[in-house]
Amino acid sequence: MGVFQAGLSVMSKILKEMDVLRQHLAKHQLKLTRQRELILTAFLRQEHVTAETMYHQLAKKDPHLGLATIYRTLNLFCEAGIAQARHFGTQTQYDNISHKGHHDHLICTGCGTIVEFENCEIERLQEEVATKNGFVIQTHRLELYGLCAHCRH
Amino acid sequence: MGVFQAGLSVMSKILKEMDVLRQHLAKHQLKLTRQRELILTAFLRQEHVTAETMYHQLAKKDPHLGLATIYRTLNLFCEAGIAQARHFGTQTQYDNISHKGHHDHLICTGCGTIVEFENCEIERLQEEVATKNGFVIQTHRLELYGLCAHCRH
DNA sequence: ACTATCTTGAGATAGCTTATCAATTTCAAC
DNA sequence: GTTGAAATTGATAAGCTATCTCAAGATAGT
Repeated sequence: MGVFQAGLSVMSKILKEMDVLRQHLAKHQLKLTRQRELILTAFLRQEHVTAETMYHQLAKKDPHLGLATIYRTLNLFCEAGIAQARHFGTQTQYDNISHKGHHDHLICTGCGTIVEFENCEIERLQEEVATKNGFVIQTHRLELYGLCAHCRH
Repeated sequence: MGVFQAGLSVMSKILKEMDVLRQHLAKHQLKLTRQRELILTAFLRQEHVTAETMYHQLAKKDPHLGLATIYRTLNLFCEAGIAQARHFGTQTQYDNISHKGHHDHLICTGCGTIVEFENCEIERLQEEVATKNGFVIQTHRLELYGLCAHCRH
């Protein structure tokens, strides 16, 4: 049952975000293509990916899908509010923020494990700091680096 | 008087951090060179720089100072705990964390202005989140992106 | 179906950072 | 102060990620 429900939830999530994408495309006189649909459905099944990763993942489904198209499309998702880019090391990670809203990261410097979290109180304090400085926040990035329980032995 | 005191404080800061660097070098069998001294003193006078920026700044003092040396040295400072690298857009910013401890950033997406801030309450909540997930924080990064008062018109 | 417009794919290109290596400099031991 | 092993530098090549170019192809409104 859990699996069945999860399947349904993933499917409805895809339908919902496909609609978000469609609206964004319509508003900007852009077009819905086979590639954009393909990349969106694959993207929504994961928490965070790099363009390179998706390139290899999707090579099976469409061997001719170009890397440039993936970059272009992931950047498009950012503009549509479906994804969020995050510079991590030398690469750019694209985070899936569509279904769970914005989330922050707790990253283990030992094994690279990434734990996601949300904290309303922190978000509220961020707004406070921004207001105090005359800013209106559009987005933010919070990453905590440390050692997880396992890597501390 | 203010200027005189600021001058003294910058000087003592440089002496102090030079000592931190010396200790790090000794511990790792590295050597103190003219270039490392030069780059450190220039680095400590600023909040955050890119390697390219320092390259141009220091060209006046030493026209033969190579860009690679600046990258190598700034990375060395990171290992010594004097600097902290931050990937911003396509470039890497090196932040001066030696004299004021860790600080976070409020960045205007309109004009690029960077305002620094510290907020103990946020830091405390970060510790809380980490502990809850079995992590021990080593460092963190918090960046708030938005529009400053001026760019909102 | 037609057509203007957008998109794609493949490779070239750009931009930032690191690797290479011979020549030079540092520093501890003499 | 010399000496010599080891680290560092400078100049440039190479590596990587991301974007640009443009002819060929796909999309969507009419």
